[in-house]
Amino acid sequence: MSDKKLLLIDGNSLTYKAFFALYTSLDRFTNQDGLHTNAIYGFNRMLDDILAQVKPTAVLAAFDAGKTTFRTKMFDDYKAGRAKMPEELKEQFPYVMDLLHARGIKTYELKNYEADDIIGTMAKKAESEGYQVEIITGDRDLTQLCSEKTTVSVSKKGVSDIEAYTPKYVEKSMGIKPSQIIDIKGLQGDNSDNYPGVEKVGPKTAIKLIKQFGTIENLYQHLDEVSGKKLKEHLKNDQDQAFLSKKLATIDRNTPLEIKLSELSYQGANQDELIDFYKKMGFKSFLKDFGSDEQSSERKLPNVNYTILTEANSDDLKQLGDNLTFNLEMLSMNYHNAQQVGFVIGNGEKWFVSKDLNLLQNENVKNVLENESIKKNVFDNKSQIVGLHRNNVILKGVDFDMLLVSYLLNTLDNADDIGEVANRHGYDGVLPDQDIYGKGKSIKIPDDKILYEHMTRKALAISKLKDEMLVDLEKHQQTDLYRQLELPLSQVLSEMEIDGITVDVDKLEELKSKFTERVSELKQTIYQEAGEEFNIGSPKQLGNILFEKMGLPVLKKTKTGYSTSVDILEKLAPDYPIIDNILIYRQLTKLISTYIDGIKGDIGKDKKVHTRYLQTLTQTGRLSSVDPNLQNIPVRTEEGRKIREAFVPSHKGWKLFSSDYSQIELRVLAAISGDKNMKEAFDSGEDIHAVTARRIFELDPDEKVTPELRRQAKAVNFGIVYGISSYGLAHNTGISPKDAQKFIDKYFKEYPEVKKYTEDIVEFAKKNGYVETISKRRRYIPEINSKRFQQRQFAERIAMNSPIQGSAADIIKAAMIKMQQVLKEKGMKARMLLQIHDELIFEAPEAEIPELEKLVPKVMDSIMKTSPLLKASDVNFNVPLKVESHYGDNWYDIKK
DNA sequence: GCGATCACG
DNA sequence: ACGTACGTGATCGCT
Repeated sequence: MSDKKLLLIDGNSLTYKAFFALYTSLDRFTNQDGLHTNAIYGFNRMLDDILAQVKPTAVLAAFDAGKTTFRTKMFDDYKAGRAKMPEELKEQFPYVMDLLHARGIKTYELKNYEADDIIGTMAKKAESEGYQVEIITGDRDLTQLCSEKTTVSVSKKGVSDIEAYTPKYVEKSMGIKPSQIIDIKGLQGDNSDNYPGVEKVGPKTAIKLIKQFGTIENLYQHLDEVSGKKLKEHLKNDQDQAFLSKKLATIDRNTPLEIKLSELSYQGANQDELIDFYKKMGFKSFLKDFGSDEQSSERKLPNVNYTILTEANSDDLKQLGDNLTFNLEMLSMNYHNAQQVGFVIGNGEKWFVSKDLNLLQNENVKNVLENESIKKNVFDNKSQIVGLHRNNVILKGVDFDMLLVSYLLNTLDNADDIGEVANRHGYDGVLPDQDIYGKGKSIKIPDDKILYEHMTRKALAISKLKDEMLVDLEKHQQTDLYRQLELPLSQVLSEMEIDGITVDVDKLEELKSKFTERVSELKQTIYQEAGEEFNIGSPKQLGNILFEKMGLPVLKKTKTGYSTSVDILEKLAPDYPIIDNILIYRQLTKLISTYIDGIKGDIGKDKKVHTRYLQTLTQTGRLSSVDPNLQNIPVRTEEGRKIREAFVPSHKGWKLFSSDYSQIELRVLAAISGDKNMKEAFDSGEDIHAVTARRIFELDPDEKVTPELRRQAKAVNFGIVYGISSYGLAHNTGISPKDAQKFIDKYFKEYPEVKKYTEDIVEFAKKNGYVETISKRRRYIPEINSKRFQQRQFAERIAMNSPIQGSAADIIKAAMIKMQQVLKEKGMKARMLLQIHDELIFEAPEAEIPELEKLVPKVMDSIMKTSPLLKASDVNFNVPLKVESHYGDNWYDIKK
């Protein structure tokens, strides 16, 4: 076999394929100049795969030259009626060519010809000169070129999903020779190229006929031998079209190419040019693929000097001044139990490092860390407080938390890694932890020198970025939000996490055995009803049993198969007894695995769970809770709610106490929209959903609001908060989209300023690219100006919802800070343990309950007036906040 | 590692 | 003409 190998690339069709394969990510793929890059990116990925597989000695990429070709001369409507190429794709073609050139690949286009013809001609030449030829395309038309020496690879759906056509493959899959593909196309025509073929002849008939007669020419010579009267008639009528279509389908293999095979030899990419190109396109992942030596030799990490801290030299810490950077190095994310590797402390010039955690007990070290008036810069204050608390050090005087500031500047910069965050702020002097420690099972601490340098560089990054990030914060008018809310909150959260909440394991076990017993009964019943045993927890197997074996009607499908989600199954429940059992089975296994076994795994020796509140994750400003998540403990069903019995006070004679804001989000909406009617409803203290029902259903004053009407009004209220759409409301409430639209229209008529708010906030977002809460917390919404309808709609809902959800988050955060302060001032024993978005949970001695019942609601409902930050807001918040409180011996008993 | 499902506000 | 409500986390099965 020859060692000369020519790769021919169908540039047009592959660019098309790449564009649509990554179409859903269109808006994420833009470079710094606003150029869309999804097709360029996808094309390059394909190129990587192809070059690695084929290992060609020569390469050519062919492109179409323009709209008119010799085919349009033969047939006016050739490719007419084709959807216009999207502008976002068109703009990428010149860059795809640049990319090819940088990769050392020639591109070629020829007037009056299509890329296919260039490829066909070049393949023929190459074959005659003893080349092995490989064609890569997104277009099946080219398969006619495959031969003993030429393989045609057609890229299918994705970027790497390829089907290789050889003569054998064509024979096997279609039963014909490659040269007969044009005859097939002549008979069946081609919709996308807009030529007709013979009426009523599709792929099946065409293949049958060509198998029988070999070619179109021969077919028409023996037309009387064709079986089927109708078919014969159609063939006769469309004879001219059939011959024309065959001609159109035939690739011209003798085009006047001005380019020679000898010019196509492939030597690999021009590295510098390619790196520049990747940078211009913002292709970080491809830059990385250049291999670590490329990257690290290119990226000059700063030289750092450090001193290894000892008892003997610890006195020198006193000379560092009062603006220090500190970092306690940990190996994993959960700082409650992470292995601590060492720590670094310094002032931006002089650095001390240590692997010896005992040195944290050293008087000089401790004095610095616990001294409030020595300012400290850190990355993730909460993790540092908790980590040091494990070493009996109380960290004080933190001034700059790089993670918090980064999050406030842009919620998307939420990485938990100094290197990554520094990178996003334009500083590349430190590598991500993963590059130093590795990941997964192979995680390990490197040699001292590498470790110490890395630790020092991390601290250096923090101290280098401090000033400019604080300036940016000020530009956003977010300094108060940072200093008065988020930074103090990180302290409060650390205290709540360190306290933890006590879990009664025996109670969990008791529930588990109850649930398990019912589960095994249900399992047997379900198997009987299904007539066989299967894994009920597998949506795939369950779908097969229900919808194929038992023949239940399919109401909805997912990407991967049948949907078996609750709302779908509930619709089927009345007719099939198996459904109810499956739903109960699901519920109970969920309770066991997530809330019993799951929580059990998080309980420590102190019989407590210590969640971590993620303060820099959500896009709205809410907290989230992990390891375990204590913000989604079941409550809606009685059985699930029983889980709450296992959450108990940590001392005998203590109680759990809870206060929650009632309808805080709607109150926020009333305040920021300034809607008179909605405010009035809250001022009067009436039930907001009932008031809304009265209004949108035009009830008489003496008419009663039925539970059904209230339920519907409540759904509309929710919908408004979520950024309403009639389809969404209809889907969620079971009413028709038409009725939903009517309700929304009426709602906006009754609450006109709410309507105005939704319009204004979307306009604000379009103009500025972000929205803000009452405390100037910001969420960027780049998709708001997307050309894609669906994305834009989603962005508009986000624009409406985020200021509402986010302002509610601001309010409860302020209340938490105040609450913790008040408890301390009063010297109370009560401890704030949990926050669940609109609710705070405490534990306290029974004797303190009466005081809490007054104190907590007072702090929470007056927070708009007592918090300097909230008071300073542009929004005049003249809507009352309402708080309800309960207490009990465990979390379950905290209810009316 | 990802999609489906289901737990919460 | 498009096809959803907003914000989260944990577990499971499957590739």
